Amino acid sequence: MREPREEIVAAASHLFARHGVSATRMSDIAEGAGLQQSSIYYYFANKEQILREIVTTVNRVPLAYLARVNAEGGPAALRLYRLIRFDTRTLCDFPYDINEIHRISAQDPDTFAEYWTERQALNDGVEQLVAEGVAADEFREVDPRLTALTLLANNEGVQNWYRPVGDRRLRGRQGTDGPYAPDEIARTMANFALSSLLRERRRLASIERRAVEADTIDATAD
Amino acid sequence: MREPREEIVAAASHLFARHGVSATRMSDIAEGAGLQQSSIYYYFANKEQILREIVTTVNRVPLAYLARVNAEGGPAALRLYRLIRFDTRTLCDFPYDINEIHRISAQDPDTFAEYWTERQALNDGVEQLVAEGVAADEFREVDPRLTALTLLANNEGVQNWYRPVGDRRLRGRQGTDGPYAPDEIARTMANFALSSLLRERRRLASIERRAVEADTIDATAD
DNA sequence: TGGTATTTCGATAGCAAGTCGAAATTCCGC
DNA sequence: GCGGAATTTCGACTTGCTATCGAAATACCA
Repeated sequence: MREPREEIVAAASHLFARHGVSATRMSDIAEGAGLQQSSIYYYFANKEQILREIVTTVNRVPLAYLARVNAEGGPAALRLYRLIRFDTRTLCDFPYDINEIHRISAQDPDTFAEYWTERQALNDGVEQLVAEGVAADEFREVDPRLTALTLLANNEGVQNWYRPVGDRRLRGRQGTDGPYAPDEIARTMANFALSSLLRERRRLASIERRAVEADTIDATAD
Repeated sequence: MREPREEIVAAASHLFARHGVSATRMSDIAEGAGLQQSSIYYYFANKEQILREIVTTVNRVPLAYLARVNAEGGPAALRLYRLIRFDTRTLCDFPYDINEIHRISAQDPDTFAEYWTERQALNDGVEQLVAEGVAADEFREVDPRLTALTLLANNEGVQNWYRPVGDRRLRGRQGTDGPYAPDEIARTMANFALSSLLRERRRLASIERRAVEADTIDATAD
């Protein structure tokens, strides 16, 4: 038997993912953790604190990936492609509603300070990447700041239609439920972005090849 | 004095826009409408029904614009540019949190059936436009369905960082609050998308010119 | 083993949603 | 303008959930 604290977080994670944060009652979490409702409060002051524990680290995954990609080097275009692909793929598989998390955490910036700091760092990293690309004449002249905001928002936007709500997924088109796989979506997003940003679009094919190569090798190496 | 029903909707609109739906109490709405809390229920069974009244028509604005743009004709690229610009601009100025509305309405698809139907129509319209562009060799070969989903989600994603929460807007970058005007963002989004989709990117400049022209004339004509 | 600190619990206060019957008001035929 | 019916409004109440609190149970340790 794990620590009760962990049980609570585990139960809450599951329920938040399945039903959303606001639709999850403290008593549901308690039940899942094998405790009485009031016992939860011994460990957490409220639901936000549980959510905080779950999401503070969320941004670290793409942040760590970005650091690795930057360490591995290569042109900005390649690094950005890889980051977008990775981030979108992560978001497709992400069990929580990132927009709900955004909303809740925006209402309570103190509790979620760490979340926002790291989110900001990710944004800065993307901005940096775009700026590098522009400086190196790989990308056409765009506003790195606005582009970075847009790119991340685009990735998060995928959840709006891709993420299952309750048990069913929102339709891509009436009836025909999207047969899209996360990586297919992720590559489309990255392709879409780079196709727009690159000065010489014919470079895209080789970038895609190198990206797939790099990340396949990683996966095997890990 | 307006009808109480209208007072309720007006008060709720204001409060939903300012504080979000979930943070708005029925008693707040009642107060705003000059009624007692329980009197609201004479007109609406619950908060969702009020929200429904407010949002059922939101998709009609871009849908009507799309119809007009299609009627006015021109290449698919131009029409798509205009639609994205219009939709993004609308969303920037849109007082509600579109993502919260999505979430609530996805939980209760029956109440919001009309909303989803029209949302679907908008999606179909974009898909159609993309398909036309591909068929006419204006666009490179993309999956129209996936592209349409992505384009709309991108537009909605703008709200994630642009929309004020409570009273303050989320930062674009620490401290320096985005000095971006809605139309600037809208043109960036449209430019970004078309720049990616167009086979011959040099067409973009003329498309932008024609779009600005068309929509300026409209505005004056109205 | 006994005493202290930690953990869990049941009872309950507080708050917002929603129900209900009754009071107040409006409407309308006369 | 009057009286009865329909509409509208209200206050009291029920319910469901969050969060608090003191006491009981349990774990820890000298």
